[in-house]
Amino acid sequence: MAKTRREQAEWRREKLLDAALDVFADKGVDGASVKDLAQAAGVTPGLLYHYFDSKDALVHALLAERGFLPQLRELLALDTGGRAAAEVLTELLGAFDQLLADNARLVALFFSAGQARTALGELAAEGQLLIGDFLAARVAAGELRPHDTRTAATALFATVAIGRTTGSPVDVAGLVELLYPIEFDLRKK
Amino acid sequence: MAKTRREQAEWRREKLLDAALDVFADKGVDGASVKDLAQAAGVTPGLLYHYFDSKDALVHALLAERGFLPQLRELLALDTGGRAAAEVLTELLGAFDQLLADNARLVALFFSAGQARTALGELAAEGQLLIGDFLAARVAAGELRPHDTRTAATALFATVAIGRTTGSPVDVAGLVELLYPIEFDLRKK
Amino acid sequence: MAKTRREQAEWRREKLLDAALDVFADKGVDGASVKDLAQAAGVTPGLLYHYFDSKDALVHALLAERGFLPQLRELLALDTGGRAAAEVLTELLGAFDQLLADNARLVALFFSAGQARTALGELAAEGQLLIGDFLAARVAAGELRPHDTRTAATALFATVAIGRTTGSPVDVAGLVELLYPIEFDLRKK
Amino acid sequence: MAKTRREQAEWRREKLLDAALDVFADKGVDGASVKDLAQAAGVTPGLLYHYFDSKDALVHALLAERGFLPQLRELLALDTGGRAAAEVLTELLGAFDQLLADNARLVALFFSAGQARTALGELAAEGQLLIGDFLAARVAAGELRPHDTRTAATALFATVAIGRTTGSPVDVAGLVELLYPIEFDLRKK
DNA sequence: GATGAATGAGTGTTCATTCAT
DNA sequence: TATGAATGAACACTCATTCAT
Repeated sequence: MAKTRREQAEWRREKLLDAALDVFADKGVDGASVKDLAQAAGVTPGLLYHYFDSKDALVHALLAERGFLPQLRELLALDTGGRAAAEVLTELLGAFDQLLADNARLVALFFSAGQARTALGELAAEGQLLIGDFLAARVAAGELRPHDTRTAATALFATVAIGRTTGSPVDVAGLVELLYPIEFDLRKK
Repeated sequence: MAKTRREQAEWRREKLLDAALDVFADKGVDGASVKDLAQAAGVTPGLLYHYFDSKDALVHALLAERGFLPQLRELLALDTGGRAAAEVLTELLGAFDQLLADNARLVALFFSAGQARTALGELAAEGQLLIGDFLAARVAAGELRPHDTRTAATALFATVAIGRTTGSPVDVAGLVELLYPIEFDLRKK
Repeated sequence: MAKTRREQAEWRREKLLDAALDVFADKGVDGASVKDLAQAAGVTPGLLYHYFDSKDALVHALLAERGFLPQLRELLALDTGGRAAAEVLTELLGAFDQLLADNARLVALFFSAGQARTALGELAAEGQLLIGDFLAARVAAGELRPHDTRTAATALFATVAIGRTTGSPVDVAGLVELLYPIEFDLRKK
Repeated sequence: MAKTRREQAEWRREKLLDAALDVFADKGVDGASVKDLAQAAGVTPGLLYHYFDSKDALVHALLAERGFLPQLRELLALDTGGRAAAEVLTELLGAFDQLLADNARLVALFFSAGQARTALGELAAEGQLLIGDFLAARVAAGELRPHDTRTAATALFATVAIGRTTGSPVDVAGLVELLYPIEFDLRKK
């Protein structure tokens, strides 16, 4: 079970990130001291600086390496060819909702750190854009009735996000049915 | 223009609150030092403690005295008797949107302060509940088609809130039309 | 019941001293803020400076005007001509003990304030000297057996003082009997 | 002369305690700022908090690690079997007196810190009790004349303590002779 | 006399960061 | 790699004192 130096170092780094995520979610980024972070990882404060240049760098690493934004982008970029819009939307929003649920602590961090908040904002914009494009394509294809697809995208995205972050998650299928009652009904049959 | 001592004191207090709102919105609650706050108000740090028991108490005072929650409650509690649902909804969400726009700095504070965040969460829950009740009543009255009013309320509330806080406000009328296309069309005629 | 200005001022001053004695005894001189003192006297901090030049001056005034040192000096200076040494001693120490009991808060102040502690030390020296002189005179007169009157004075003074300040007062008559068993017995007959 | 890191740390801690004892004795606990303490130890204020949780904790450490109370307890608990009461008393009080002399700065601290004062009070009670027991045993054994041993214990203890703390130490042998002239004389022969 | 707004220097304490070991 | 001693600058907060009203 001997670990190579490199493995050991990688393991330490991961442990520091894990611990930091916990502590940040609990106390907020400003509220957590480097000492807190080191203690939670079972390490001395000095060592933290071997792995990260600064506390700030740790936050960035957390966002970059533990962030679910890449996954979300992947999700939104999926080829949906041939499948019903209602089905795709339900699946997509469900996956988004699940992603938020799985990364609750990271989302908490997003709210406490200024820089992270910015990142979240960008993601939201991107997500709404992609969903909007998807909807517009389906309208163009005649599958969905003509409507303000941009607003619809915002509504879908926002509702799932707010539902999850306020602790009372929304029923995704119900949400899609709400906006697209006819399309949804077809699918049920 | 002579001010009495009392007036001068009241003015100082207001100035401190104003300055604090600016600084908090800019740097966040944790990021703003008492020195920052005092400087922004053109005052020594010590004086801040003549008017407020602590930095925390200042945040509370800001929420209590500058908060728009009472206005929002008032808004939601309005009697809507006799008017069309689509009209009421559009007006209500528009007012909510405007409230968020007018209190942008305070909303920023809501995101940076733990305690404020809690207050915001409670408000969101309350708002969604009230809108949901309104919708349910209109469904019962036969004005709106039967649908999941709770989810609809969340969608309406969330969409406006996210739209405003991410800096790309939503078209409220469009949003209502999106959820209630038939009812909205009737109104346009 | 109208008070003249002068009476009113005098009354305020006394009230300030009284309140200060209470607060100092409770929190110590360093631990009591001017605000505390003013509040306890039902007055604003600013007014305190009309009556006393500084917080320090208040402490000095307390020592000078409420101090029991003059009374103690008076006590020790009493003419004891003709009365039995044991009787005089018992009475004297009893009065000293009573003085300490009556001025418990002031004694507490003596322990908390550096300057006051010095004053107490001087008093102790003075008291022991006077008692020593008294004892020496009685030895010279043949009433008391030859002994180290200085040490005896210290013992008498110290025992009463410690007994009172530690909260377990000593039996003064018993103390005199302890040091002067023969003389005391004579007196009892 | 190379010191290991650990030794250096231990040395620093001791130096901080030493310096604190000096400064506290000089200015009192309240009168000494953390900055004063750090400067006296040739250190930055922050470092003090590496070794002690708070200023208060430093006072406690001083009492616990530099306190002479354990030594005093040891002294009083000594087996005195077979030796003359006057001899034991003289030795005991002499040792007590010496202890106070050796720990003058700590005794000064006892007078300035509320918590320390309490500890001192308890010690005094304990000391008087033990001396009282010793005297009572000797009375029972017929070595000392029947007398109020409790008062005698207080007198002995108080006289040495006051003598030393007021800066005019008492002659311990003279004190014992004063209370027990006959027993003392026997011993001299 | 009396107020309390205002100050400036100070308090104890925290903390991100560095670096000799 | 890993430690933890050490720093310096900041922090929230207190307080004796002054003075215009």
